[in-house]
Amino acid sequence: MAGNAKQRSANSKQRMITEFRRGEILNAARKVFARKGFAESIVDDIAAEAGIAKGTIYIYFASKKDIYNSLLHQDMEALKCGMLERMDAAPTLREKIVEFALARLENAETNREIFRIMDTQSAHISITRSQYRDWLQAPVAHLAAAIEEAANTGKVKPVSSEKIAWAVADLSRGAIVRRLLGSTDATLPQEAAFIADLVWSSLRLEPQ
Amino acid sequence: MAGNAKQRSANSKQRMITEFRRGEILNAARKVFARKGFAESIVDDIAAEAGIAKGTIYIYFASKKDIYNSLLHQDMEALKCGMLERMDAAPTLREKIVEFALARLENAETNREIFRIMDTQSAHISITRSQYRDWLQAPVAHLAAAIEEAANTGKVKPVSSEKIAWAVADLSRGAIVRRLLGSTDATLPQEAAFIADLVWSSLRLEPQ
Amino acid sequence: MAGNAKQRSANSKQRMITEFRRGEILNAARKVFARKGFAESIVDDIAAEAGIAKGTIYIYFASKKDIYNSLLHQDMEALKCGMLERMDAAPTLREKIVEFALARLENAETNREIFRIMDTQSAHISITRSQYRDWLQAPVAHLAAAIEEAANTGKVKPVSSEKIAWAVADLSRGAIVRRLLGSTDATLPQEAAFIADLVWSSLRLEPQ
Amino acid sequence: MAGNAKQRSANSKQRMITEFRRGEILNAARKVFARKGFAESIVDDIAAEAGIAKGTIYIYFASKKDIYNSLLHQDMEALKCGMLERMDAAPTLREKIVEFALARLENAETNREIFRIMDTQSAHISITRSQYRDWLQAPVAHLAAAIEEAANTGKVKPVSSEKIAWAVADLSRGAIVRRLLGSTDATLPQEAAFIADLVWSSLRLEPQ
DNA sequence: TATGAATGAGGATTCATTCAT
DNA sequence: GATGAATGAATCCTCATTCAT
Repeated sequence: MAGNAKQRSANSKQRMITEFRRGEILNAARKVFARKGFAESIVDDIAAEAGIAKGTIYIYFASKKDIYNSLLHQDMEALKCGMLERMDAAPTLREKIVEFALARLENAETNREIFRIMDTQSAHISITRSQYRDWLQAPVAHLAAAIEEAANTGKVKPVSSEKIAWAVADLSRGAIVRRLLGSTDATLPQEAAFIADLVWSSLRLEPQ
Repeated sequence: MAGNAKQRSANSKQRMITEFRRGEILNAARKVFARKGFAESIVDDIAAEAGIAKGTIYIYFASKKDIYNSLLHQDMEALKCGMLERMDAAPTLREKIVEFALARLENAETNREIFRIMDTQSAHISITRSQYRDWLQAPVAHLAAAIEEAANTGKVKPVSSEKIAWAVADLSRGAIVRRLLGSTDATLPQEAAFIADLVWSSLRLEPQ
Repeated sequence: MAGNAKQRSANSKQRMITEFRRGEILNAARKVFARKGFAESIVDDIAAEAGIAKGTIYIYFASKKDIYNSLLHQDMEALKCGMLERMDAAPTLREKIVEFALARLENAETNREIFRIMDTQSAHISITRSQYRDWLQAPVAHLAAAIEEAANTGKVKPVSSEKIAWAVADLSRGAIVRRLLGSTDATLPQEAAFIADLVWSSLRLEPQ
Repeated sequence: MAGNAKQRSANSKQRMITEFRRGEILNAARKVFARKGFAESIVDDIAAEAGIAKGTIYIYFASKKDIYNSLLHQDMEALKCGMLERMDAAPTLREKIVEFALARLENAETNREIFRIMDTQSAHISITRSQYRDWLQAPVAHLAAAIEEAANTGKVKPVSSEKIAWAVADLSRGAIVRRLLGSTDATLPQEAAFIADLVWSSLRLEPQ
């Protein structure tokens, strides 16, 4: 029993170490992949960036592609959760829209690498970019539901809520790309406000 | 003299054949690149797709990257010109917006390969995706100018014309991506109309 | 009969043209091979240098190696004949030695390309450099015979005539190489005189 | 501390293994290059000869040319040092000359491959064969200095010491080539003696 | 577990040679 | 005969993955 407990404890410690190592490798991989893309990134570079031997990587990941997929999955999940939480925390629809855009913008700003990988390189996970779309699906659906509700309660015009929600996503993505290229000097809240304003024009009830 | 004429004629014919071959290779390359992306595409596949020997490719292009760049340049140029022309042909601002979106949508629909390459793979021309943005720049600037003019003549609200123009571009791109993923069943004109409507809400003068 | 004559004449003219073309190609090849060596020389370069199309070369030569062999053979023959003639024209043994060295030196000086090819690249004709040695054999044997005769008639010491003759060849070759490398400023006759002097010390009868 | 020592020891062992592997590859390369020359030798052959995989070669050498250069440098250096040492060990000028020739002859005899490469293929290091000449320069200069000194102390005739020294080099090379072609049956010492005798005729003071 | 040397399949590019015009 | 476009075998080098230590 004591042995079992020790065992269990050892296992759990083991698992923690394993997770820690995977995280280190993923962090290294993120930098490298963002810098060079999937094909140009070589495993040696990731190992060097992580400060470990190349062989060690294959203890924690099955293949280079596996690293890539894990990384993408991890980062996409994190962003998705963040967006959902922030939208939930916002009281009004207007603010939910702003939060949607802002969450995405801030995430991309803070972690340009993630955006670069998610936006341009996801062709490597599967044939299509469907995975990339998949994770956006949840926040967008969440926003669409909020719009729907506002429409139902007569707070905004009855519109194609899903299409509007996707529009917010599209506009956010465009803003990020332009920021990454340096061709804008607006603040993040200004960008989000612009997006929300634009969409709001379509939603708000005609002034009597 | 006759000889000279013959020579000249031969040269011109030669040039045509050369252009034809380059075109064939480019067409084959477009399919392969769209299918697998730059890095995963191998020259043998392009040759096979074009129905010629691998060595032949190197008569017409200096390298794999050269094929890629040529292809991208050609297609981007074509799309740009098409968009500019269609906008010019449209009489009103509202219609210009619709034409902008429609031109892009139709082009992507007709030639999914091109869109895929231009949207996700242009990292190979230069370090950033700036080139990709570059060619969009022209149509967007064109649209922005039209908005500006409409604003100046009091036909629409005074707005940040460039931001609005980019919004149209962003919304168009989003619509295309969703169509390519099959997650929509709207017609092209419906998509364009939705985009134009959305943007127009922001532009139209408040109804008295 | 008249037809036959015409035929023969045509054939002979044909042969002349063929020989002329082969010569042109060989001249072009000499320049290219001397510049880059066999392996680095490409047939396109030879064709360009000769001002003809690549395909034309294969009408006159079976292969790149064939060009090389023909060139080597031609130039080696020419040098061999020149050396033999000049030795024959020299009245005394001393002068024959000088002529041997001088002929070789002058040939290499006038036509550095030939020397370079013959001396360093003949590995490509056959496995060994025996061919290269082969053509030297005749002049050396000729010189050896002259030494032998002088020894027999008591004009010089009785020596290993063949070894002495090869010594003259070796010294000549060394002088040429150093000249081509620019590490000497002696005139050709001075070089030849030095070689002859050196060898003559071994040959001349002891002063009473 | 123990760890440090272990580390250092491991490093030193590592370096030894690395040197060993490089040596193995160089030995394999020597055989292949001597057999076929630089251009005709293919990396697969070197790998096969060394009994390792092709990729392994690129762990120890940057390129095929790097292997070549390393090989040439190593062997040239070894021969040069050997010649200098043997000349230093010889007490008299006559014996120094013999040792110069003998060292070169024996080296070429023992290691025909090296000679072949150094003599005919060194064009690959740089444009000219100057490198090849360079390493000979040192032994020749050494011999020239010895001749000079003997002349100054009245032991031999005052002569162009450098030219005489190069003559010894030229004659040695010629002897080697002829031996490699099998066209001689003299022993090595006999060859060296012949060379020394020939040169000595020019150097020795006239018998009174 | 960690390491990094070894592997070898894979891919871009070159160029001698052929052949239809 | 002359041409030069087309061919594809040949070759260098890379790098993901394995495995002995």
